[in-house]
Amino acid sequence: MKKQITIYDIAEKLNYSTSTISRALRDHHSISKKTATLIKKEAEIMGYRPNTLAAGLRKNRTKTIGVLISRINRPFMSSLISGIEDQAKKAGYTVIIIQCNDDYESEVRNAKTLYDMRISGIISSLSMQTSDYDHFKPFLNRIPLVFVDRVPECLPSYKVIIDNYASAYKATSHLIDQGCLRIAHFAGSQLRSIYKDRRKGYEDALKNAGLKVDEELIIEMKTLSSKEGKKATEYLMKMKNPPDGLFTSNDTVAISAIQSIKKMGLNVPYDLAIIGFNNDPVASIIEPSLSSISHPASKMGELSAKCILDNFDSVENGGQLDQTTILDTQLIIRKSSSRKITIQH
Amino acid sequence: MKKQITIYDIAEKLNYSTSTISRALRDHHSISKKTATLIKKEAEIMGYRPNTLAAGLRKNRTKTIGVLISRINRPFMSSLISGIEDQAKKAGYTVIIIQCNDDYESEVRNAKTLYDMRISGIISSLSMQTSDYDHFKPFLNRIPLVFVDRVPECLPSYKVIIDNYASAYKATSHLIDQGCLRIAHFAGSQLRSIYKDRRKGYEDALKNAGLKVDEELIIEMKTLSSKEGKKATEYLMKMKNPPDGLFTSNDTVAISAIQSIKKMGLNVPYDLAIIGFNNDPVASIIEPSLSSISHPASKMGELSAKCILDNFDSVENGGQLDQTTILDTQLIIRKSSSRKITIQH
DNA sequence: TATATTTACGCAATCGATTGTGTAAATGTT
DNA sequence: AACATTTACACAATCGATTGCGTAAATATA
Repeated sequence: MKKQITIYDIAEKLNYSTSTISRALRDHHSISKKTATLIKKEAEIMGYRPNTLAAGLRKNRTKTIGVLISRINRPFMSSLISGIEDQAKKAGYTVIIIQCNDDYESEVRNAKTLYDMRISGIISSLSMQTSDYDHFKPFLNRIPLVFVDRVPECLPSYKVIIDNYASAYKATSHLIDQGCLRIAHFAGSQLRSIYKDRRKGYEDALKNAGLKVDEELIIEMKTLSSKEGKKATEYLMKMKNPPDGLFTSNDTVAISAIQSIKKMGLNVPYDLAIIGFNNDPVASIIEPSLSSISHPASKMGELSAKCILDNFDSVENGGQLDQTTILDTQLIIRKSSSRKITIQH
Repeated sequence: MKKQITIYDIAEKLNYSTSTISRALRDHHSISKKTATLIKKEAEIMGYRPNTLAAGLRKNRTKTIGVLISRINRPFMSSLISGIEDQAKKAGYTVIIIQCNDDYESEVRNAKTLYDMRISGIISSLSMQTSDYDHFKPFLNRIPLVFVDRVPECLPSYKVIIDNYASAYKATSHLIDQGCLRIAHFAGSQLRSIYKDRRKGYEDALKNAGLKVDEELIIEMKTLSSKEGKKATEYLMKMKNPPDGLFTSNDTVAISAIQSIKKMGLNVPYDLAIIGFNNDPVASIIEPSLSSISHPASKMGELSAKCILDNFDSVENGGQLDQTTILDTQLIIRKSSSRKITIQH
């Protein structure tokens, strides 16, 4: 293995001390321009590359932001990450992504890994079933901790979410507008406030419209996967008194609902009007196209990263982050819920 | 900021030397079971967490695998990463994902970042336009370097690819079987062998079937995005003598082709039979469902990771990795290319 | 001219874990 | 019983970069 060039090698070659080399490379004011230029040039020639481990160890910060999420293969997560990366890059920070496949044990393990790596800040979106937040405690009062979308209910930290309640209310009201009288709901784990809020918004919209909430029409799902969506749709439509509308907590299950309905020889939106959540790209590809709620995912990522970047010092000095930013969403109406009028797409 | 517990703290508390603590924590044989248990218990109680920076600096290996790819938001990439993570986790390695958005400059920058972090191995899939591989040279003879899918043509490294030529040949032959006589092709950057091979397979399939290769029907795209797909499809179908078949280098452009054709009031597969590449989940959602070529993406990830894990020592001792593993693909026939018979899905 | 300030750089400790070498006691072998 | 081996642990150097403090010269200020 080839030897790695260190500042010691440069120091020896140029007859300077390592402190001068170190300072020259990061433009410390006490090094003259001339010397700095000379040193940088030589470093380049010798193929010097800083050892971030050594620097991190000494400085106790790594210029690294850890992102701990359930899965990267969701359009929402991809956009979120893009937003984070944009901001991080500007500040010279590296983003490390670790997914835990919506598994609590994995989340705990990965949180430890990130801690052990001495990341400078952490952004997380909780797994479906996480109900204990001890694994995040070591970060408190040490580095900025931000939660996005799937946030805990009590841990003192910065939180970026969308207005789930209002979104669900909007979506459900839209279905009511379209003439739906028995509206079903595919809910997510009620451990996660986003899904609880969506359910609440749905229920309140029904109540305020004078419709009654039928528990039979609310199906709570573990993972909100296609499989679950298919099963639930078939179950619903085989009821004596099947629903005529459906509001789902994500697009994945909404898509599988559309496919199931079609396979059953029924019509969307006339037999079942459907609206999803997230506005995944596939929403405009399926037929009929899927109405949905769109997130400002990338913006959420940007805000999260900005918060991290702005609060290193504050947290280090004992400051507590405890604030929630709530962003608006948009109701995207497509064919799957349009009984009355024909709209865009 | 709370103080971090180090092995020094444990050593002091238990009246052992740091070497004993260090060895006890990693079950070194020269520490008695009794002492080791005692130390581990105390470490747990004190909330000790190893500092990977310090260990990495000293040992010059970080138990970290870097993944440098264009984008994570592609189904293929997600599966690839899952495969990598599965293997890495088993070996106690952490996976760091960095995306460069198909941008060469970004790829260079991120390669440096990974190098500076002293990762133990690197898995990469090249950006579209990368034509110079100098940024990978620092890894040669230092840590295992593996390329997947979009691999360079000459850099000595381990490579995991699919048989692109055969896949394209299969896909094109299938279109010919379906009665297509003028088959178009959406090609990717010819800098990438995967796209070059796909084009070659397409051309040879035509030739061997006695059809002539019409350069006008081959459209090379920069990013293989929906936008490009739409534009190209419209261009093709407005020709005096439009094609009746289309083989695309990815599913994204195939999907946009289907959408464009439909919007033009034409029929898939009868006016244009289409087959894509990658077998993205959306292929079975769009209507008509999209025929495609399926990759063993997850398996490719596993193989890549295994290669990394198996070759740390070999590379460190000057060994060169220079081997290519070629995996088979599957032709998935759906409606977008089925003129004669009705098939699955 | 005497003093203050700035410029330019070196010395040496430090971050936390690892590990080769050394030592003393305990145990095993013949 | 004499020697070899194993067990159990400590000492101190090491990985590479950073940084507080110190010093000497150059420049500015009074």
